[in-house]
Amino acid sequence: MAEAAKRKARLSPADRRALLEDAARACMARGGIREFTVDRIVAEAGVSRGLITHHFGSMDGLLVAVYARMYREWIEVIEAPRPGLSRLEAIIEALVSPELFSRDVLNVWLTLWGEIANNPVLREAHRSLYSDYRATIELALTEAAARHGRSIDAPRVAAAFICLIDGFGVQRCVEPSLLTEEDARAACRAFLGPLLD
Amino acid sequence: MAEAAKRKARLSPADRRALLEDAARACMARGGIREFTVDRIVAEAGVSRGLITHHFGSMDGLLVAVYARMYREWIEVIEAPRPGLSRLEAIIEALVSPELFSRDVLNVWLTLWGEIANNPVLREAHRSLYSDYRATIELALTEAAARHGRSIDAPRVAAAFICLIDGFGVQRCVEPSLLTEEDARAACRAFLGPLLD
DNA sequence: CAATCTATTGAACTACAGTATAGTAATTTC
DNA sequence: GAAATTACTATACTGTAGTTCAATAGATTG
Repeated sequence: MAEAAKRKARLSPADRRALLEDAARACMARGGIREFTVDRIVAEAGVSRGLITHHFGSMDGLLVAVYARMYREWIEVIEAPRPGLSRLEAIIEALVSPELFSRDVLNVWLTLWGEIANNPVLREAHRSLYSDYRATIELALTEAAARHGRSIDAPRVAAAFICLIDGFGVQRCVEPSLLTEEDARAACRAFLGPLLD
Repeated sequence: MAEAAKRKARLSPADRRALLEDAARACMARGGIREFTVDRIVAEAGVSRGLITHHFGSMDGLLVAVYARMYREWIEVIEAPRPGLSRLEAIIEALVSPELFSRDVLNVWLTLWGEIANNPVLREAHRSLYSDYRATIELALTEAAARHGRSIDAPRVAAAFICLIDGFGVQRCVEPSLLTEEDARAACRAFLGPLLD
């Protein structure tokens, strides 16, 4: 019935924001920044055009919210302990898990990187979050190095390792067939070599 | 004088195309895909709006031309022999040289990757060019492995190495301060370890 | 229960996107 | 040197972008 679409749901702001963030992310996963538009997102979410401005102030506000949510979920999976694995090994397994190593997730990241690089508002939001990510990787590296009695330049190794991870994202979006999850795991292990068991 | 701007230059199609490709690339370097618009590009090039359609048929046509030109110049630097260095070592040096390891160049790549991932027209153009790039890397790896008496799975190593390189691009655009050209060189050498002198 | 608050709608608005095309002028062709 | 060609300009056109805002209707308050 058509009148069903007319009913107003009136969610709590937190729920509505989450719903809009998910819709926006779905659009981005589907078609990159060109699908990140008011019309596409409200259609995906099944709400009216006015809601985005009401809850996020602007499209940049929504973009920042999507970034923050992606970041939070990424960190959550990365930091989840895995029985029998060291912190560093757990990170590698998280990276190649279906939760993170999917075309949808990585295409959102690729899109966000493009925006961070060129949109001052997102860039600003990025700075505050990104250092936590690096810190997590550095910690895992430092810990692994200590356990294997090696000394490393953790910040530099972390930066390079993050490059490798980001590169997986690019590759999966641009030419998915060339890099399986098994390839990615092998590349991580080759890169970190002596720090792993 | 204002009338100078009114004079019509009438270049050869090849020259005009090159000029428009450069202008488009400059816009992209400055602001990503959001600056890749008719108005910005013709302003940058100092020509009228109609010229893009006239020479490239559409914005997608220009996008493909920019990609092809970026690709050609990239390959040219990558493949240039460097006295005293093996093919593989020369590639590493090319990658960290100012010609390729600059924010402008890498931001154009980041933008193009985002488009390849989501724009079917560019994706199609990408497929035909990209395999040459991989082949170049694979050849250098195979050669280096042979010289050091090692056997490697060249396609897989090449794919992972390309990920690392792409990741440099992301990192340089998103958080430039964290990865110097020296860091990138060190990361490449660490990754390829036994294949280098 | 009345009053207030605010989540939501839907339309209006301005700006700018890419494309099409008619007209102009420089070059080439014969 | 006249005719044909085409690089180029300038403008018009249609679609869609993000934002603003008045009106509406659930929820909450007192």
